[in-house]
Amino acid sequence: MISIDPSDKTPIFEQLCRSVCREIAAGDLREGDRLPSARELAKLLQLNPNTVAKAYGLLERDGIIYSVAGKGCFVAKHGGKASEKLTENFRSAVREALDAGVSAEELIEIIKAQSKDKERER
Amino acid sequence: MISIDPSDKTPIFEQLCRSVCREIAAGDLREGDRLPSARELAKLLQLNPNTVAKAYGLLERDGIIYSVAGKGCFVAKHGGKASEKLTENFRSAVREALDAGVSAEELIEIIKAQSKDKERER
Amino acid sequence: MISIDPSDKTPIFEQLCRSVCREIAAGDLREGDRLPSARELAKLLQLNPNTVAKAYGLLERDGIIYSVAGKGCFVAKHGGKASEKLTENFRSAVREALDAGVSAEELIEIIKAQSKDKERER
Amino acid sequence: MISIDPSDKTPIFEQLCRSVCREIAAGDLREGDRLPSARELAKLLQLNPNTVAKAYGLLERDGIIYSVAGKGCFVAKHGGKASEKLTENFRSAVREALDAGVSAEELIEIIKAQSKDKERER
DNA sequence: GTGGTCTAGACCACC
DNA sequence: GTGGTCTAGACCACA
Repeated sequence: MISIDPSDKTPIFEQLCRSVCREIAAGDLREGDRLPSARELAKLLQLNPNTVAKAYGLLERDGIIYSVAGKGCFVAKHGGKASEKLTENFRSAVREALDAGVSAEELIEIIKAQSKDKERER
Repeated sequence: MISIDPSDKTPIFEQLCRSVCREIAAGDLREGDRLPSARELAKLLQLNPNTVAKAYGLLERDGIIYSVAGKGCFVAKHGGKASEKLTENFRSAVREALDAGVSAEELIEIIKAQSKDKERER
Repeated sequence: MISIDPSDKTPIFEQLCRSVCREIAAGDLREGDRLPSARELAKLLQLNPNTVAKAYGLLERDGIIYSVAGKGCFVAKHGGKASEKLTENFRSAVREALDAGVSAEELIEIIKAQSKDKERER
Repeated sequence: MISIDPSDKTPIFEQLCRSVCREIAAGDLREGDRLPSARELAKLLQLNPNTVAKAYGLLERDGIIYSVAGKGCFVAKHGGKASEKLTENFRSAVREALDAGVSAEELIEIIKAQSKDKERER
């Protein structure tokens, strides 16, 4: 299910992009599958159709979905573009940290620590 | 040198904070060293003095620098806080990626790849 | 074969027109040949029969095909019109580029480059 | 001057993109130059600021300009990206024509003819 | 019905 | 003041 968290400060349209990418990366949405229409999803999530349209437009320009006027939006053949997009922010954070002189080992330690924290939460 | 990238989307005051932290973490600025005055730095980087003042204010609040009225701003003890602040962003990126369902292994792979890329550049 | 690319932004009825013109220009369809019926083609390409009918209507209006009530649509004489229609788009793109201030020489360069690329693909 | 033609059927935001690209390609706008603010340009051209913002946003994602919140939009260092964008439609029209079996020579003839027509108009 | 475009007017952070 | 985001409601071509 595509969803958003209103308390999250990241823009809604970006939350939508990520949510769709997650569905694709997880295999819940596959090549050729039709996404809910912008209006439909907007009503479902209590959003303005324009906001959904913006998200869909961005996903299209990234080659993750394609839109057909009058028919709907469909997931494109994606060579892992969806999961790439999910790790986009992470990649730039890594670059930044490395540039700042933090060693790769330290970064990996941080990941392991947070990963354990997350397991505990379950 | 404290510097700014105008095309970077992160707010300028935050770029300033990070830049100062980087200098401290790298040892170019040491405990007790005096930072350039807000007005000085503003003129140098073509910025609004308020922006620099805001950055200095945040750094002081975080205990990374301290200000002496009429004399200027100086690097505080506890240099560790500076490098902590640098990895802050990285931590949140990790959390975000894990929440998005990316595995810790994948993230570690990305770090290793980027780390190698960086070595090659040398 | 008459075919359609759903991810292509040009309207489907126009894709149909061009596809038919291409068949004629290539000699795969000749004067007097019968086209598949609108219903037939619609089922084959998973389209709305109205869409196919619209395309056939336009082709008839342009004198490229003619319809005989109760019998079907047939390729008209004057095959030259088909290839004219194919270069129509190109002509308007040229006009657009020239209006935008691009020189004829630059455009010719682009053609030569793409033409070479295409040879290489073989 | 950035301008639009209301009688032109191509979307306004795209006309804006092209107009800016033309200014850059012609050298009237250079690296680092500031574009008119979205609101300013909107008032000037009798448009909605959102429409201008959309155009600016697209130019930014194409790396032709970059925006700084609170300051404005500036033309980026462009490796000819602006003129590439101007010929984008032309390139795809060429590909299409070549795929349809039209020879490069024929296309060049068409350009020469249209180029002459345009000269006559002067 | 769909997506695409446009307008109008609002709020926000940043400078 | 700037750009960025969001909402509301309108019109269009296409299917």
